[in-house]
Amino acid sequence: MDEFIPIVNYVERYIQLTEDEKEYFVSLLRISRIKKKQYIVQPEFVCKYRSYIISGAMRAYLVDDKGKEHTVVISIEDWWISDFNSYLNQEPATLFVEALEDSVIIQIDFHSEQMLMERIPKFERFFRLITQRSFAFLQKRILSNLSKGAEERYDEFVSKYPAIANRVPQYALASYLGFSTEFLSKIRNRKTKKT
Amino acid sequence: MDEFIPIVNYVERYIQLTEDEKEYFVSLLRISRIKKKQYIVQPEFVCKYRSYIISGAMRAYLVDDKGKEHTVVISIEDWWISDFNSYLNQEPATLFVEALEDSVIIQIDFHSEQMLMERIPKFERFFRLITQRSFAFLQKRILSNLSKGAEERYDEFVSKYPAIANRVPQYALASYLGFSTEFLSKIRNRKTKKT
DNA sequence: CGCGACGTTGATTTGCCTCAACGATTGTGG
DNA sequence: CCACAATCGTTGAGGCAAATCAACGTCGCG
Repeated sequence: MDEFIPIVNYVERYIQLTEDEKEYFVSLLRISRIKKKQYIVQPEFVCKYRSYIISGAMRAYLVDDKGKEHTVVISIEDWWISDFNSYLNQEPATLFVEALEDSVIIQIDFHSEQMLMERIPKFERFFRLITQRSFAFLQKRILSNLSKGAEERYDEFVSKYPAIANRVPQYALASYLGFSTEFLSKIRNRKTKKT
Repeated sequence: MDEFIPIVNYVERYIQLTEDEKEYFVSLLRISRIKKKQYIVQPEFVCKYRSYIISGAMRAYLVDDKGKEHTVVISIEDWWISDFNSYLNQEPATLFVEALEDSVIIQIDFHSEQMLMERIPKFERFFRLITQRSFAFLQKRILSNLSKGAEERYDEFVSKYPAIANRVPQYALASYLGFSTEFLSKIRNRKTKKT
């Protein structure tokens, strides 16, 4: 079960587990290999899984009435991805979740997650802690969107996540930061001239 | 202890409590009366409390480098407010939290919250659930900001929270929705003409 | 090799901001 | 309780950041 080592390590950053607990936890997981451009969540269908990325990159995005895409999350190894609104409330998704690269993910389904928390209450704590982190993250993003211009938001992103910035397609990044791909292209152009 | 009834009811929407548990919970709380325009959190100081509003209205906002205000949260009775980044990590705040009306709030401090979860693990679940809700809420807000124009966002807000829209000052609402007070004024003007 | 997806570049447009000046409302001290 | 100041909201003119549109380059894949 070598493939589960990363996720067990991840969990142990937040809570301590006995060998038995690890075993039970791992027994609820499943591994899935996703090809680039493949979807793991689509609107209308209930999102069954919370997914932890072992390798690869994925994004979750909304398509609005005019057909424009808006990226909510971009995730790479050691991060989670899902349509959490759909997952947590077990209601139809509104987002697409798509692989940006060939990816390997570990999934837990909603029902197993409930059982896990029943049986090992420490996991209640685990999910609380990671949700708090995500919440804090989103709040910072909202503030950044409200208080900063496009170029400044781009700079901030590049300095915080240089790995992601150079790895994902430009339309994904632009639609995450909240502007058009053309504009992102112009920003980048401006920068290379400056140096 | 009549004043604590609303918050106990709130908690019981998520978890069941025995009388003893309620008593212990309530023993950790304190009531505070805040005058309009008074702050309960200021930048640089660590945010000590999570606050539940019994009556009144409050907002949390950031002041950027140009001196502009950006409202992160507007809360009224039966909602929470805090600088959660500061509270959860017990680090210096970046936000102001200010009363928009004379308000009565119930507060729990960070340390008590930890003790509460130790002693009554059900509260671990409670805080997980409310954090999940907040998370889902923020994600929707990000999507709304990305995919909708100013007027549409305003309409959405008014139809979802008519009570709040007509109750808070316009600069609070505008800076929450992400545009200028002047522009909000123009939007409203346009509407009254249409009808 | 050729086609489709992705990125670039420039011209034009637009949604919203900024600035400024003016009403309206609130609250406060005399 | 009134007068006047401060705060809050309104209106219009002009400006700018970023969108849109269109056309063209380029890369990777079947």
